[in-house]
Order: sequence, then C-alpha cells, then structure tokens
Amino acid sequence: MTSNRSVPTLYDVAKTAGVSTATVSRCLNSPEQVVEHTRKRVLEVVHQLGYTPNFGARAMAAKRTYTIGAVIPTMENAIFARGLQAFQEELRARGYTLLVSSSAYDPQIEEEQIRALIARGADGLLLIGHDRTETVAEYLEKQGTPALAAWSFEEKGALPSVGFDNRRAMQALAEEVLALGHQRIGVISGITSGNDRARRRVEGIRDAVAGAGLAENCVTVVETPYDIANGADAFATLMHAADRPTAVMCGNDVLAAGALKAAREMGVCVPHDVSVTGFDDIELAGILSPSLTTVHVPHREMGRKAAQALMSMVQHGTSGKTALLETHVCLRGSLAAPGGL
Amino acid sequence: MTSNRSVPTLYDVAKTAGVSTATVSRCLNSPEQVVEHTRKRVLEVVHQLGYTPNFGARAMAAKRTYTIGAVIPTMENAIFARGLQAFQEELRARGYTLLVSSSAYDPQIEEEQIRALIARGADGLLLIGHDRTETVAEYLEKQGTPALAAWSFEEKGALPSVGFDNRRAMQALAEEVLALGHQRIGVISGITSGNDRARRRVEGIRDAVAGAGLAENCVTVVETPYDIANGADAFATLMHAADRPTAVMCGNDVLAAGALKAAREMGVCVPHDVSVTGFDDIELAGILSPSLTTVHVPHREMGRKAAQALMSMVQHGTSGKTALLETHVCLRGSLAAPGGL
DNA sequence: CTGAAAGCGCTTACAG
DNA sequence: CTGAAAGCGCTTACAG
Repeated sequence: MTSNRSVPTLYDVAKTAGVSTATVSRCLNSPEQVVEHTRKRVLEVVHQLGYTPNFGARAMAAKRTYTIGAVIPTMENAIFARGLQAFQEELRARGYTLLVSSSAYDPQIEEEQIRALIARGADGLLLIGHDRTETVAEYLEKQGTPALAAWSFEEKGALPSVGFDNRRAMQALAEEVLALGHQRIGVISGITSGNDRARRRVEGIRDAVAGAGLAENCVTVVETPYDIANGADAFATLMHAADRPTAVMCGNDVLAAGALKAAREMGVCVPHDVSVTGFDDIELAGILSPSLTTVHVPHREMGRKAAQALMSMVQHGTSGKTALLETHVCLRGSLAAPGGL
Repeated sequence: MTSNRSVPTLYDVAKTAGVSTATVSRCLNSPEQVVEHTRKRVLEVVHQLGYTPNFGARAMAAKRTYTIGAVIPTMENAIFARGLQAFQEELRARGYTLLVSSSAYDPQIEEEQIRALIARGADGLLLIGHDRTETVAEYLEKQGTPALAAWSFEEKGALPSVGFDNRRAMQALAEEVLALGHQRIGVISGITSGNDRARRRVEGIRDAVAGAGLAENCVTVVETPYDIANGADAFATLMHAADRPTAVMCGNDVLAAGALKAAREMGVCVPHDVSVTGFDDIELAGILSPSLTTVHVPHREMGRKAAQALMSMVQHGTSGKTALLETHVCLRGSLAAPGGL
C-alpha cells in the first residue's frame, strides 16, 4: 500500500464517469453485466485516471486474490527451478500469479512463510514434501486454504501430492549399482530430518541392499546439506575411511557434483577408482565429466501437473487427487563395475 | 482469503476477551500502549482462538504490509540465487517477508509481475537492471512504491541502484585476455535487447579491444538466451567459422559451462586450442574442468546492501542512494595464451 | 489506559 | 441495466 494521495480509487472513477461505484466495479469484474454504452465510458475514465484496483480491498471484499504461493526449501540450486518455472507458466495461463518464498530448509521459516502467504491472501499453496509439524497441518486445515505437496508422492500424506516415489526411484538406481557388483556403498545424503525426500532415498538404497541379500553394513551414510562444497567434503570423508566404498551414491546431483570435484582434486578417478551417482538429472548433470549417472525426474511435467491439480482445488473446491509420476534411471559415464570395468 | 466461516476475526477476540477491537488491535501492534493485565488476557484469547489478522484488511487500514517483492529474470539458473538469499535474510532480520516472481526475461511479464506485486501491497520492490519501458517507470512513479535496481550500477538510472559496473568489469577481464596475445575474440552474449547487463558486458569487451589498438572486427558476437545448451550451440557456431577465435568470452558462467561442454564434445581442448571465460563466478564455475576464468561478483554483499538500501527507502522514505560494488577477475585454468602456452 | 467511531477501497446481494 | 447500502476485517486519531 502506498500513502500517495494521488492514487485514484473506485470512487474517483465513479464520480468522474458519473456512475456509481457498483457500476465501475462491474465494468471491471463482470463487464457483460453492463451495457456497452456506459462500460465504454467508464473504461475510458479508468484508463485516463490510470486507475488500478486496490488489491487488499478487493481481496477482502471478494475473498480471492488470484495468487498462488509456493514455499520451496531453496533457490540456491536448480533442483526446484525447472519444475517451478513450469508451474508458474501453467498458472499464468489461467490468470494466476505465483509468489515464491524460500525456507532455507528450516521448518520454522517454512511455517512463517506459509503463514505469511496465507495472510497475504494466497488462494492456494504449493509446498515441497510431506514433513511438517502438527501445528502447520492444523493451521492449513483451519484456514481452509488448498495446499498441495510436490516432489514427493505419498499415498496417505496429510496433503494431496503430485510427485514421484523417492524411495522406489532411488532403489531402482541402487539395484543397477549392485548389479554391477558393488558391495561397499557410500551414501552422501541430504539432511534427512524434516526432509522426507532425502529419507526415502536412503531407504531406497537400503531396500536394494537387502533385496540383493547383502548385509546392512555394506552401506555407510553421511548426511550433509545440499551444496557442492558439502558434497566434496563428504566424499573426502568417505574415501578416507578404512573401508573405501567402491560406489558413492549421492542424494542429489548437486552433492554428486561436489563428489566429482573432490575426486578430481584427490586424484581419484571416476569411475575407475570409484563410481558416483546423483539424483534429479538437472542440467548440471550434463556438464560434469564424467557425465553423471542419475535418476531422471520429470520436473516440467511435475510442475505442470501440480498446477493443474492445485487449480482444480482452488477453483472447484475439489479435494485434490494425488498423482504419481514416473522416474527413470539414466546410466552415464560416472558408473561402472568396481575397478572401472 | 478463505471463505471458511470459522476463521476468527478481531471482533471475535474482542468479544470473548470483553474488550474493544481497538484494544485487541493495540495488543498486537503496539503492546506497550496496553496495560499488562488486559494485554495478557487478550493475547491468551488470541492464542486460544488461533486468531491471525486478516492481511488485506490490515494492509488497507494501515497502508503497509511488511512485504518486499522481487522480480528476477529467471530462477532457472543460479545467477540470482545467492544474492537473493542474502537479500531475503537481511529482510527477514528486519521483520519483512520477501516474495519473488520471475519474468523469464520477458519485459511484458516483468511489467505484469511488478503490477501484481504492487497491487498485493508490496512496500518496496527489488528489480534487476535498468532496461524498462516508460510505462513501467511512470507506473512506479505514480504508485509511489520505492524500488531499487540491482545487479547493475548506473549513475543516472531511473531507479537508484546497488550493483556493479558490468562494462568495466568485463573490460578488465577482456584486458587480461588481450594481454595474453589473443587477437580473435568470440563472444557469446546473452540477449542484449532489454538487458543492460548483457549489453554493457559486450561494450566492455569492445572498450578493451579499442584500448589495445585492435580493429573492431577482431570481435565476433553471438547472442543467445542464458542457458547451457545455447552456450554449447553458440560455441560450435563460433568454432566452425572461417576464422576461429582463439578465445571465447561468455556473457556469464552458464553460457561458459555450455561452451566447455561443447568443446569437450568437439574434441577441442581448452585452453590449448581455445580459451574460454565466464562472468559471475557462481558455484558452477568451480566444478567445471578446466576451472573457469571469470569475473567474481560479490553476490551476497550485493544482496545485503540492496536490502539495506531498500529498507531505508521504505522505512524512512529516503530517496535511495546508489552504491557501486567492486568485482574482480578470477584467473583460472580455462584461460591461457593462444596455443595454450 | 481504553472505547466509540470513522475510514481504508472494494464487491455484491437486493431492489428497482 | 444500474444504484444505494451493507459488509469485508482491520487501524487510528480523537475523546475521555
């Protein structure tokens, strides 16, 4: 809101057009209800005065804002970028504006942002994943604002979701790794606390290991925030352990980029000395050398479908149908049999 | 806004606490004006009812929202990520919420988003660069919403700015390139139309070339949207020309990443066969091989200073002081003398 | 320290 | 097709 006194109001338009404020409002919101003659005159005045409706007032009176909010864990790397872009494009096509805010993977900040967005009148919310406190769930429930969880399919989540099965996706990749004969697996995971995607991915690896009849202690997990530098550090830690892994599976491509960087600096050859895998298949994966074996996630499709699902919740009050998207393993140069064969 | 009838209002709180709405409002906004005894009781009711102020109403009545909006060209790559993160942290520390929206480098979308953000009550705006239509400038002016341009210092811009001198920064890098003896420079620039940062960078290269007494036609410029794949294509185009450049200067690190990727695929050795440079020094630059010579931009500092400048405009109504930040050239493995010497 | 009341700028039944 | 009027949920001088 500005305090500039010169900003014209509905009333100003009505007065100079010689009609009531109701008529001006109708010209703007349901023009078909106004006869062309008056409508034309009113719109002229609107233009001439440079009138723009006050959003707060409109939101309060109409109880909708055509705004969708998204709270994502981070904008610092491209994990969510592509999906969000598709999400926004789809919303825009339907006349909605997307406002994004980032929580830095901090649950408390996420909660603040959710409240901020709802308070600012968001008609619907896009959230990432399912880990959230009871408080937030109750708040969302009480406010009655439709919300959708993306990036993580969960049959019985508190929120309907549009995403993929992180556990199965990573399991499929791990099975490829194990099929090559790897028996000591290092895992560089994101912080699993408060992050169901990260947790599920680690579980997927354990599933595969169990499925292959290997002992649980074949797997060594290091947790670290998603970040290239952290990925590099974690890789060094794993490789300095007594029992070096022959394959290092990373929780996402960003960590894997760090691992490859560290490998290069340590003079460890990938995949000859050790294999490295990622998750997400973001553009980054294509410029690494060796190119990165990873799990391809259909980011744009996910963004688009999430927008469609959320729009239907917002516009028709439907309860939101959970949708499962398929991922697939991308086998590339960073993975080979132990010994690089 | 929700239509859920159960959401409690100020009035509900007042009624059950047995005070006036004015008192409840005061407890929330200027608690020191209310005696502890009543304040305590009121806040209890607030908590018990789960009351949250209606934002639109509050904004309309108080004429401020504690919201800052940012319109950035893209979230798809990390160019703006780090600076924006710092910007947000600084705002958060001062009790402001940042809402971000992306324009996909489309001036019309940018204008829409600016309007959307202002309509939604943003107390201030962060924009990127200075290229903007007259209409937008007038609109901003008329609305009286403080706005700041970042990522681009401009002494006499329509908006105060916090940023660096793209032209001089790139000139400095180009001078290093020329000093090594390069005489045929390929340039992979971002789209310069509507993007003063991209344009200034190309100008900087031309400045250096002129300064070194070389002919203008030493420089071949290809423009393409910022994107790894486009960088790769543009690199191929340049290298297939009759007169191959000995150095390819890219408008940013993302394009450079594409160039390095293409070089690898074409069997062109960097820096032996051709040198490659970037701009920005984002994290990406560190994982490329060879490591990328680029211009280091103080992203976090820029974000922080932009927040401080904008806050002072918003809170104290100051007119906003333009600030120039320093960049520096980072010499790394991707640049060498012609022939890779 | 607290309340009554006006006002913020819109939308939308309800009449006509 | 159009207007008068109530109402959306708050804040803030103004009194007391």
